[in-house]
Amino acid sequence: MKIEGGATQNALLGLLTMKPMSGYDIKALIPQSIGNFWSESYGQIYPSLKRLAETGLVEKKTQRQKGKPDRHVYSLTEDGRARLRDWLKLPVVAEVPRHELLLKLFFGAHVSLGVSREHVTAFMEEHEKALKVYAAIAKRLRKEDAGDPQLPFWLMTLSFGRHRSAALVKWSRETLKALDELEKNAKRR
Amino acid sequence: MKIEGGATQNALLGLLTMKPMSGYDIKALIPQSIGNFWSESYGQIYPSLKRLAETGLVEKKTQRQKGKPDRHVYSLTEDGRARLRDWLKLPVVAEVPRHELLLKLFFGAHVSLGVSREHVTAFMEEHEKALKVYAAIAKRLRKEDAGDPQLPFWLMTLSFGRHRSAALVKWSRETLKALDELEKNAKRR
DNA sequence: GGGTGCATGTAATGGGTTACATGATTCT
DNA sequence: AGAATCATGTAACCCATTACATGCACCC
Repeated sequence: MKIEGGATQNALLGLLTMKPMSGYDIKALIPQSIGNFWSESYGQIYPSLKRLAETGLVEKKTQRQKGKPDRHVYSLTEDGRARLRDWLKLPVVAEVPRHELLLKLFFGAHVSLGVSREHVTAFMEEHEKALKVYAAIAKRLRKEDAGDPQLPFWLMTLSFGRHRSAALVKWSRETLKALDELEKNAKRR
Repeated sequence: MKIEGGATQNALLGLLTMKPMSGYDIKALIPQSIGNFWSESYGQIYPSLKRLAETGLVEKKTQRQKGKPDRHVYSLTEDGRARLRDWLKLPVVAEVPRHELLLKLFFGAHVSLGVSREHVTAFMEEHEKALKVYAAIAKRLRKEDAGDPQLPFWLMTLSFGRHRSAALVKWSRETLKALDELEKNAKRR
């Protein structure tokens, strides 16, 4: 059995397990849920929901509203739930690496050391901020969603972020030190 | 000043600082250089080289060969070098996160624990293997390229990989333990 | 009067992979 | 005999972002 539609459609199915939602709702929910490791734009969400409805994986209901445009609320069907489960079981497809910071650092010898230092510093600050965000989310989740059977999985993804960001902050510090050493050596002659 | 062409063209310019190369050469060199954090396909490389030549950032020379097709060897021009430096100075553009493993783990409650365990295990093994590869490359680099002014930068990118992979292996182990705990708790009732 | 939020959607554009097409040589 | 290596390139396709288009209501 082949599963077309790729990860985007399945991400939407996953989010719709939480509650029936419109495309607008979904977009708004992402930063509070899978936002740390996944993103979707309206340009993907609306057409994808349409396709999911056409293939019977979600059901569409229109709610009329006064003043505001109609809301198109989508809810998961049994077929949709089954499709999601099938997709979850498939092995994770390896992602092609593309890390612009490392590319620039790799060629860092062609510009001044200050350039690399700035890139690394910005990167470090990003991850320091991320660490704070993760801590805040974990705290909130443990309070608000205590007992939810999904909570352990959510905490695992948060833990991933913490491990990674902590390691990358450490790397950043070491790298900044190494850049300073290079500078000293360059001046010494 | 705007720089079009994006990261791909600049990655090619960067690689061409090492030596003049054909598209084929470049593709072959990637796994031994920037392969851990960057990838390019022929479908990108050949058209990009063409465009770089049209805009005067690289120079094309054709070497005829017997039996084999002509080699089109590209070398960096002064303009190309300047362009690369300009690009290196630009802030790193933040990449949109897309991490399929975490997406699947986030929705892990919808399938059996074994599914998540398998995904995490595969991920862990990937990074354990990566750690060995990084160590081997670092050793080789320190021997073969001792004294090269670019060496420190190359080691920094390798160090990045080591820090990250080590952290992710640690996370994997903890997560597998957490999954085991969940299993025990589920059985206890 | 103007920004922000609600709410939908499409079109243009960019960026990328994969498959296809070609063809001689060399290794197994 | 058949696979792998050398070597180039294009076309079809997929996926995704951004900008555009619409329009009311509410708040300052």
